[in-house]
Amino acid sequence: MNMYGRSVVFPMTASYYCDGAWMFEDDAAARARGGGIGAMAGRPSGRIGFRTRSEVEVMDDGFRWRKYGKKAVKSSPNLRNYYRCSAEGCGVKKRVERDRDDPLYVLTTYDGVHNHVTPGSTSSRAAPAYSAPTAPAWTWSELQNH
DNA sequence: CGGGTTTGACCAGCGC
DNA sequence: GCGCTGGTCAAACCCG
Repeated sequence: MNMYGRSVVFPMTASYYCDGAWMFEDDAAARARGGGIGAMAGRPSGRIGFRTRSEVEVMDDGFRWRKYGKKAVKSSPNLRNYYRCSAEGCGVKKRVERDRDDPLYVLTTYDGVHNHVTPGSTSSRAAPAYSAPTAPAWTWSELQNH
């Protein structure tokens, strides 16, 4: 629960993209397909973007992210933040920026696949979805626990 | 003291 | 060939 009275950063309607193409799908529909977004995250390409309605750009997905840069892109008045997985040998990158048209939406793009386990996922976090290098790092339902 | 964040500068790729 | 844009690095700083 945050100061906005909403316990979660994720909306009922989720949009994401894979392999460069944005897709829009209802969260319920995504989960109904089985695995939801997580299934998409398991793709070899490892490029998945999320567009979520949240006030905070940083969402704890179980990994430790180290910010390594920020940039103001021409196409958007907002700043784009660049994060990298703090784990050594894990070259997963994360790009976070606010939507140009809807500032209360946050575009999060994951680039790469984690090759390690989520730190401290067994304690405060229920059921880490991570099991294999090509498996999704987390599940959609887990994200909703925020 | 360690790790993470910050910020500007640098570099590479692409388009014109 | 030049300019622009986006992406990354690295040193300094701040916080826990």
